[in-house]
Amino acid sequence: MPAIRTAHAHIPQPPYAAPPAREGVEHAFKTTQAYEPRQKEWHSWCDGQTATGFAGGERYTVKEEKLALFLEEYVLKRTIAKRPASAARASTASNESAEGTESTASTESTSEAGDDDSAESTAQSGGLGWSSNSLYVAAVVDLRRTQQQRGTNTHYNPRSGRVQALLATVRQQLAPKKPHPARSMAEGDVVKLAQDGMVRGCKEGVRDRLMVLLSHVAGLSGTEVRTLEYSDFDLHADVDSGVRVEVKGRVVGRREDVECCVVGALALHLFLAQDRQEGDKVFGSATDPKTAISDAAHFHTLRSARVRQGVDKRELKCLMRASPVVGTGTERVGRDIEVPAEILDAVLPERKEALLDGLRSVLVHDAAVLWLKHPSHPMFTHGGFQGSAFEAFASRIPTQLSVCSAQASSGPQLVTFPGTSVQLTAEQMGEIDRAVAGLITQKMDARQREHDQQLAEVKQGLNRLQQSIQRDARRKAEFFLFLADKFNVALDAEDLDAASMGSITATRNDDTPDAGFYVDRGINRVVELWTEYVHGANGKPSVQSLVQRQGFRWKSDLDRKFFTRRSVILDEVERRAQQGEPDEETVAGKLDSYMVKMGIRSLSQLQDRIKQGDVPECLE
DNA sequence: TGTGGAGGTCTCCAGCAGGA
DNA sequence: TCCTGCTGGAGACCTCCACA
Repeated sequence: MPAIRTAHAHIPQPPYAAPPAREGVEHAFKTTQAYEPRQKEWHSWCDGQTATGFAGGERYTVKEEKLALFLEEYVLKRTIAKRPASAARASTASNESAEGTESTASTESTSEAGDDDSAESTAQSGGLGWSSNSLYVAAVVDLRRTQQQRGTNTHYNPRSGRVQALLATVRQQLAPKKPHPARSMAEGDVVKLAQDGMVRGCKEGVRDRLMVLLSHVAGLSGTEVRTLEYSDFDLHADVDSGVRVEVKGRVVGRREDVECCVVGALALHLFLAQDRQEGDKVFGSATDPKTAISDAAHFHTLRSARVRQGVDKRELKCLMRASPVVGTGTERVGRDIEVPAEILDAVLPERKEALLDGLRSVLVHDAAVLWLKHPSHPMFTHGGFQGSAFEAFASRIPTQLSVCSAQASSGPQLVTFPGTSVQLTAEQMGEIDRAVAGLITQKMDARQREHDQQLAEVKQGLNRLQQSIQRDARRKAEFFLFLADKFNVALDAEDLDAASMGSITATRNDDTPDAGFYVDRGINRVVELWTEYVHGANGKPSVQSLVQRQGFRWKSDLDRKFFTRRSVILDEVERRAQQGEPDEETVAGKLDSYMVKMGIRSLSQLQDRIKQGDVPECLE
């Protein structure tokens, strides 16, 4: 019969002694050879620590928080030791080979670009690769197994929580990715990415925005975009078509939506990069790590969203190789409003490189539109964008665009700024100013409302978090009472207190799943299902606490399957609670009422309806 | 109609082999 | 000796199908 013990009270601590590197766990020679030095490094590192938990008999004890600290403070910071010159040469050759493969491959994903960046920077700084980092974890986990066999470690497998999160981050940054098949992105994704470029509020964001748009409008791969040179671009500006850019034989025009206009994005990038010394390369060196198209996280977010919409994950692994989905048939000619010369001179006082010089008007026009939406973008700290003339010009843009749009739909497509071809009276100018003032007030009100709403959401979230923490502490104590009862072990008040503080541990092998059904088959109401999930039922611990504690190992195969099905309903309850409902219990009650109203006789039927999206968002 | 079995896919981990 | 990459196994999840 396994016994429940507390880490602080019931385990007899052996006299302190540095344990032998290997004991109890047999491995192949190569494995031992790999583990031993890392376990010695663990011991040395532990010796150098002075914090609580690194003294006496617990000095070398492997547990999650110590392993996370070891990774953060030692492994991830260490450099490659005594690397032979020949190995370094081989590594370099390997990297070059990988780059060659990438450049010849027909596909490129942005996530690859991001990973390449991290890997390269790590290599440059001499850090370890993913395999070596994970080997440290494997070695320390192996040490914990040895300690368990010696009876000096009762902690759960440290590969969880913080360590798992840390490893996932490192893996994402360092693990090499295989090339993926080509796939086109939907326009909605491109628009999101382009908008994201401005939201990031940096030069790189503006650059990435242009690269994304170029890739999709001109049908270029990531590599092709990266290696573009100024000579690849040609400007076309004529009375009928307005400013257009030709790149690699494809002509790209202006777009109504400034956020997705390649010509404007090009102007902005050239403006921000005008001081860069990169020769003829528009985006710098092709292998420059700074030329990542975008942060991988942004793409992963999009990818997850698309997967939820039913798109095949494998199809989405590559997002950057694209056919021209943006721009075709959606361009509007003659959209530009003439920019006053004084603003042009303030923004670009000198004659610049021919391409940028030809895009001066486009630059100021699009900057004015974007300034209204992203006023805090560092780009607008440039002196040329700070004068009253620019602000006045930007403020009139929305009204002028609507004038242009109305006239374009009924009359000639070319409309220019007032004072040239369109003569406005003082009264009309006054109307415009009033309209602008109203628009600005509206925008500020909207922002204030948005801010208030966000604040309310944050407060609500904090309240929920607080309640959740309190519930978790209660459930923990309930869980240990349950275990104590199950294994007939007496727990004193100190144990219970320790349980609620998370310091109690059991000596049962945590890899052993508990036998029997935990999930009650007889439940036929959402409220009961939710109660069983968060509070437990029939004297059993809450399902949620077991899942959080042990993942899915606690369940039998049948329980796992059953719970997976029921989790459709539980997920729905949580989702609805996060979207404005007071709490999960209320949602569960509403779902029960809905079942009665619709004549749904079982939870299985309800989960099918949820999966099919048949349950209305608003329930009474 | 509800449930369990079977099989497929994906991800992560542990262990090992091999290059320099 | 140091490090990296590969491979098999296990866990988790999903879908389809058969059966009570």
